[in-house]
Formats: sequence, structure tokens, C-alpha cells
Amino acid sequence: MPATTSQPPSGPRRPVGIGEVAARAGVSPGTVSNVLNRPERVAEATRRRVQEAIRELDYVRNSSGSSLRSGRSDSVGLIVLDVTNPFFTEVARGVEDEAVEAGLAVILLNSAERPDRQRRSLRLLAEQRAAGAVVMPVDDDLSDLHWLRQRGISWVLLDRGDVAAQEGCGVSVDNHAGGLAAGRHLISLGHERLTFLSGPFAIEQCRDRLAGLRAACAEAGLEPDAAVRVVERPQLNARAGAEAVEAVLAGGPRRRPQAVFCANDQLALGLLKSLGRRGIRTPDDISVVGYDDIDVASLVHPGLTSVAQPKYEMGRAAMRLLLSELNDPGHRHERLRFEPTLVVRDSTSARR
Amino acid sequence: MPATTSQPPSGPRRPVGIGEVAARAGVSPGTVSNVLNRPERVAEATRRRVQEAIRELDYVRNSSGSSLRSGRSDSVGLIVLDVTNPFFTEVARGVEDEAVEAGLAVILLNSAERPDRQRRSLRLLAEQRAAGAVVMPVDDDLSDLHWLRQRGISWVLLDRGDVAAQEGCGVSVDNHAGGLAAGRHLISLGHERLTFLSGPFAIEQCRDRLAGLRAACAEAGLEPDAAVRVVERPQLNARAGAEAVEAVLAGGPRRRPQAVFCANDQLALGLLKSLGRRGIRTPDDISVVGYDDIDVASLVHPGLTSVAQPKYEMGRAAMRLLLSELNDPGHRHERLRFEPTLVVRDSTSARR
DNA sequence: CGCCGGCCTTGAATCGTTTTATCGCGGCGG
DNA sequence: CCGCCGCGATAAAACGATTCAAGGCCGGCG
Repeated sequence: MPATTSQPPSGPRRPVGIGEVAARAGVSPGTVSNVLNRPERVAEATRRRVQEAIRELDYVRNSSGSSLRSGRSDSVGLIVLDVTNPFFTEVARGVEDEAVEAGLAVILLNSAERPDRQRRSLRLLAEQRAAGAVVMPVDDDLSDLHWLRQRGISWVLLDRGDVAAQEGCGVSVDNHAGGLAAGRHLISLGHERLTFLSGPFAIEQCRDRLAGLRAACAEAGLEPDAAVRVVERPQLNARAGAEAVEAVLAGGPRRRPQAVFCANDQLALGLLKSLGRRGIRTPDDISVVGYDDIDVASLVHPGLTSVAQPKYEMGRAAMRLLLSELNDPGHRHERLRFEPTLVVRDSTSARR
Repeated sequence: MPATTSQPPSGPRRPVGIGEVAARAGVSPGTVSNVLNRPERVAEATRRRVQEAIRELDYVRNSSGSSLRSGRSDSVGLIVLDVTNPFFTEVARGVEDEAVEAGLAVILLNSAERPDRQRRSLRLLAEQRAAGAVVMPVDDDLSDLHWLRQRGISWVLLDRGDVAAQEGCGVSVDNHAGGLAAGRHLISLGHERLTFLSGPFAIEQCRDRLAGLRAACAEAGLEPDAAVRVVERPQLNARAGAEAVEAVLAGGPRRRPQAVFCANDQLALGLLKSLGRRGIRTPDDISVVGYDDIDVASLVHPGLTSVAQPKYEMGRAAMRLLLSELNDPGHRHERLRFEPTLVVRDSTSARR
């Protein structure tokens, strides 16, 4: 950055390279490089002279040249499924904070839940010879990720538990436990006719959360197949939740579920809205539980009971695993598993 | 990407370069480069042979080498103030979609509203010799941005209207008009005792929205200084909104505002929550208007009346301006201004 | 038949940095 | 006094792609 605060916009400057700095400081380019990368190997006086020259010329390192020669790059990729989803952005914040501390730059890429865009993103990272990547995979097909690893770019999976440890590190949350907690909560409130409002079953998380819910039923002596009805929606957003209301209420008031457990908060928020429109009150007429505990869950009225995941911490942990893989020669792949916690608010209450 | 779908994880492969491809195709490296960058200059047959070799060897271009020599880079930066804010992520989506169409990669950087992080991000872009940047500046100090431009990296400002056109392109929304629309709406409902719940006044948007609100008062024959009370908060998030409730209600029921206009939706959501906790009903007791019209505004209960900005379109437009600056030699800086629109929902109603 | 021009292709120079082998120098031990 | 060692600094060879001047080939025209 400029030494003097704000200069009048003068013509575009010819870029200054390491050689020019060297000339100015009266040393060789190699020495400048050493000052930049291994300052301890340079004598105090020389180092100071070089740093002075760097400041005076306002030299900025060219990372192309640098990473071309060294083979290394100091940026890592982060591929998220949806930049507009609060869950992912919170995770991204964690990844970023940890990376910044380690002096790495994060290239945030959005796969928009589309395999082709994930593919593009991975290819970009390969072209950039990125140091590594944190990836929330778009589906169960990891072949592109193996392709990336073959090229020497290692990755950590986020939010996908099914990866055998020998393929790479991973961070996930126990979705079964989350479903179980939600189920126990609802059952303890006296609800026996439940609906699981799911996203696509292709998504492992949805399946696991449902399994947890069923386990809670079994545990309480309820027959899971009878107690839990499942409504599957093709997406995990609010619109899908709102549109699901008919399917959820299908069968008339007598068969209406006493409680709905949603695969994520956005579905739940959409559903709540539609229920309200129809004059069905939450929690008086129906209890609703969400998943993720995004910020707005506490802001809506009624406050949404939700299964919380340590989003920010998951991001940090993933980045830490990646850093370990990059720096620690004795690294072994590892799978970290977080525990979800139920946050009870106003959208659930005892059966009338 | 691999031609064959999924190979068993074999040892890390030695990277294949342009030379190897050339050898395989029986041509010179220069020709391979031409196939990659100016295919029309290469004879049909040769081109095919080279492409075949590329596929067989699964060659991936090394962007370090490429941009080192050419001076160009095919990635652009996008610096947002807060990755977790829905307004920004929606804008980011627009920027990204437009960039992808143009074959550019987007490096998304989060300044977290902190000048030092914005500085870091700009420096990173300088080191990477990025093609350009779309920036939502963290404050009014543009000296670092000038510094960037001096280095030949051009930028487009987003959501900041005060930049003289000769310094760079910009995209903004008419905040005064937004405040005016909100004010007219509230006044037409009969409200005369208004409060503006603001973020930091250092942020131009807040000031302009307030000015618009005042203009609406003046227009209706109300004395702005008497009709509008202002509550300033240091941040623009929900927590700040929730904590503002006391200041908003200060003075007892008699002096309680009939309507509150909030500088953004998150403030409004926080405020709504706190009002609800105190048993104050919206819109019966107090009308509330937000700003930005983020997704959840329509999901909360009551639905939040809000001033909508064309978030996604703003992102696209910003990227288009940047592309024009990069590709069009006769480019002249331009300032695009969008118009906000008021979206009326349930959080505002006529004075009782 | 010779020359010219257009189309493809080539070879070599080049981008800015890192790295490695080498060198000069002064001090220390033998 | 000599040789050796180690510290600091240097020069030159990479890294992988792009670019550009130059050359080869072919067909057409004079």
C-alpha cells in the first residue's frame, strides 16, 4: 500500500519487479527474494536496506512468477453449495478466518448445487494449482475430487459423512443424532402423528435426519412407519417449504400431523408462512422444528425450534484439517464429527 | 476432467505441460498454445490432433505460466462487506453469473466491514494481477482503490453513489427515493410521529434514506425535524435492531412513534422481535418498514414491508460495467443508478 | 518458370520469481 | 602461515506458458 496516503491519480505505473528493488538496494535479485521468503537468512543491515527499497518503490510481489517457480500457491479454494444460504456463509466465515490467520487466501466458489459448476470450480483450482480446497460436494460422486487429488491438490470434505477416511479428511455433524433429538423433543411433548418435510433424498443429510426421527419413535414404542409420514421436496429453500403445505396437510384435519420436522430451517420458515396464511397456528395447531438454527430462526415469530450445528466452528475445523494436511508431513486423514444441539423456542409446544 | 469416469486412486501424477502435449501431437509448443488461445489460426486437422492429445494426457493449463507471460489474468475480485448478509450474497450471485458467462473466475473476498481486511483483499488482487474488481467499499476512503487502479487493475464500485464518474464506474440505488417512498407510504397511512432506525451515519446509504424520509415529511406539510426522530446504531444487523427497542420506545407510550423506518431489514427484524417480546403488536401498535427486501422479509410474521433493491441485477450490471472497461477500448466511466420499489406487506397499517 | 502472397507452423525470447551451486571473505584451529 | 569452515551474497538456471519474427509450403498470377 502507498506510503503516502493519497496521491492524485497519475498515469498507470510501470510495474516494478524484484530486479528493480535489487538494483535500488544494491543487492542481487536472489537476495531480495530471500528477504521476502526467508528473512532470517539475510544479514540485518541488508535486510533493512531491501525493505526500505521495497517501500520506496511500492513493490508488490507478482504471485504468478512466484508460484510458477516454486510450484506452491498460497490460495485455497472453498466450494459451497449456495452462497445465499446462511448456513453455508456462516461456515465460510469460519474457513476464511482460519485461513487468514495462516496467511492463505480463500477463493470462494459457488457450485449452486449444480454438478457442472462444481466441476468448473474444481478445474479452476487445478489450473491455479491451488494449495488445497474445502469442498461441500454437490452429490455422492467424488470422482472429480479424486481427479483433483491426483494432481496433488488435497481437500477436506465438509458436511458429508460418508467418505472413508483413507480418501481424505472430512468434517460432519451427526445428523442421526440431530433427528433423534428433534424426535425425542416432539414425542416428549405428546405428539404421535409426525411428518418429516424432507429435501431430496439424494442428499445424505436428509436421509440421516429422517432415520434419527424414526429411531426416536422406535425408542418411544411408536411404530416408525405408522407414526412418521414423509413429504419430499426437490429443494431445500423457503419456496419449497411454502409449497409443501398442501402435501403436509393432506388427508384433512383428522389426519393432519401434530408436528412437522423439517430438513432445514428454510423449509420450515416457508412452511410456517403458508400455515399462517391458512389460519393454522403454530405451535397451537401444529408444532414445527427446523434444522441448522440459522440466524433468522430466532427472529421470526414464533421463534423457530431448531437443531443447531456449530457452523462457524465446522468451517474453522475443516480449514485446520486442511492446514495439517498441507504442512504436517506425518498427516493422516481424519474424520471430525460434531454433535448437534436442539434449541427449543416457541414453534413447538405440548399437544393440546 | 478425466475422460474415463472414475479411476482408482493411483499415485500422484507428474504434471503434464504444454510441451508434452506438443510432442504427443507432433507439433511445437507454440501451436498448442494457439489451439488453446486462438484456435481459428490453426488448421482444422492440426487442431484436432492437438485436442486429442490434450484429452489423452488430461492436460490442465497452468495459469501461473500463462498469466506470467501474457500479463493478463482471467480472474476478477469481488469484495463484499459481509458474506453472511443476504443482500450481499444476492448481489454476489449476480456478479458471479455474469462473470461465468464471460469465462472469468470470481475470487470472492470478505472485508467483514473492516478497513484492514479490505486492504488485505486489495493487496491480494494486486499480487494476483487480477483483471479487475467489483468492490463494495468499507468507507469513504478510496485511496487504496486508487492505488489499485494505478497498478492497472480497474474496478467498479457497488452500492456507493458518491464517486465522481471520472474515477471509475459505479452501480448504486437511489436511496433518497427509497426513503421517500417509505415515508410517503407511512404518511399516507396517517402516521405523523416517525422514527428512523439508522445504522452508522458514516454509511452514506443511511444518511440518504433518512433524507428521503424527511423529504416525504416536508412534502406532506410536516416539519421534518419535529416529525422524525432518529436512533443511530453502530451496526446494521439483527442484534443491533433488537437492542434498539428501548431507544425507539423512549419517552413512554404517549411519545411512542407510530411508525419506524429501519435502515435495513436486519435491523427491522431485530426490532420486530423485541417489540413482540414486549407485547407491542405490529402493525396494530407500531408500523415497521425495512430496507433491502431480503428473502426472509416475506417469511416472517407479520410480513415485513420493505424497500426492495434489484440485488441480483445490480450484481450483474456491475460485472457488465467491469467487462466493458476491460474489453472495450473506448470505454468511458459510467454511473448506473437503479430505482428502489416499495413492497407493502403486513407490518404497516393505517393509524388506529 | 519465377515470384508473390497467404496460410500454418516453428523456434526462441520472454515474463518475474525461486532455487541451487558457487564464491569471497574473515576468523579460527592446527 | 595454511587450510577449512561458515556466513552472506551472487549468478544463472529453472518454472510453463505466450508471443513474434521468421520460414516453409502451396497455389496463382504475370
